[in-house]
Amino acid sequence: MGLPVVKKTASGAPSTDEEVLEKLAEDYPLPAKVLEHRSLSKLKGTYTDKLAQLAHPRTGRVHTHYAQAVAVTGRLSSNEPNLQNIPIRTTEGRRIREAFVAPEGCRIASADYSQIELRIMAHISEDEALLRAFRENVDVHRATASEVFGVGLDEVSSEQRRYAKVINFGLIYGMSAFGLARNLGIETSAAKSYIDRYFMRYPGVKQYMDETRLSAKSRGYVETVFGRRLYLPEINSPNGPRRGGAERQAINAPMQGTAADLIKLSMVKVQQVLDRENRKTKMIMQVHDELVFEVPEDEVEWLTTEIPRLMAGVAELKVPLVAELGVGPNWDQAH
DNA sequence: TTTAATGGCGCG
DNA sequence: AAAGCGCGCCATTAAA
Repeated sequence: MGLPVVKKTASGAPSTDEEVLEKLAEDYPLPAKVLEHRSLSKLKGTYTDKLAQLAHPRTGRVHTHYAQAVAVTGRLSSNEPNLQNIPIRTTEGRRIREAFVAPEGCRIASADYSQIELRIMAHISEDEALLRAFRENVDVHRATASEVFGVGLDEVSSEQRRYAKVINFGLIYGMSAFGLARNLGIETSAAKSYIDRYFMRYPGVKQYMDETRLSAKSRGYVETVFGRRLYLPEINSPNGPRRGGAERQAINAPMQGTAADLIKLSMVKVQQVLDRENRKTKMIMQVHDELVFEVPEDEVEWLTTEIPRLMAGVAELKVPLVAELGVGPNWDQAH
């Protein structure tokens, strides 16, 4: 007999996704081997083999294409090759990222916004506790854990911080108690009590969520801080799942979209300054909350202070914007 | 042979 | 019924 069916796909077939195989690996030897093969063949097929094929015959480089009108939230998307999904989360994957190297005499610099979507949530919701956390520049997941679990900032355990991080990201995506429970491997009732406690401590966030849904239902769209709209024709659908999907988009799009607006402003500003000062530094990639540069050695010092300042200064929100920059011989080490 | 759908998974 | 947002792209299978 075959292995147990843990869950089904949309079409009714037994699912073999990572979550399922992890579960089956507790009782059988094969699933772990399948997962190992999957992860390695993913790296080989999508990156190692593919990027080599796509290197330009004359420049020897990969040249992505950015689409400006694909993602509904206002993000760019990247294709042929997609340079916005280069691995970073695993040791093996990072070896792909190491292959993005600076030429002789140059370094790779990476500048990324810190917690940009949560900062935007603080700005839009004007929640007092969240505003305070960012104004005092504390570790926001630690601060959330402290509030939700009722312990001092110094007493937050690593597990409590991990839970808080999942809660914070989940909120940005409109996650339910069911989803939180599945993610943390806890009872739905426990997840619900965490969410209830979160909203007790961050009532402004709760109010933002409720008002955004209501406003989307009456106006038919949501918008970013800078006024980019996302129309949501299914926000009043009688079909529950469709309506639910639109409601989650309504929650998420203002934050993801405002972040997209901000980094676009940064790209324009940074290039203006590079041009005006006749810098040799090249802005070579954008990865949603990150800008990547190829920098001559003698411009590294200037760039290290100036780029984060420019990125932080593109807008005045109710919390500070923070950008951090790293430098290295390759993209992995620049992080 | 080409195109489309599916399941899965890489990133923010 | 579904349960977490936004993408691009791989291998496999089915349909045109």
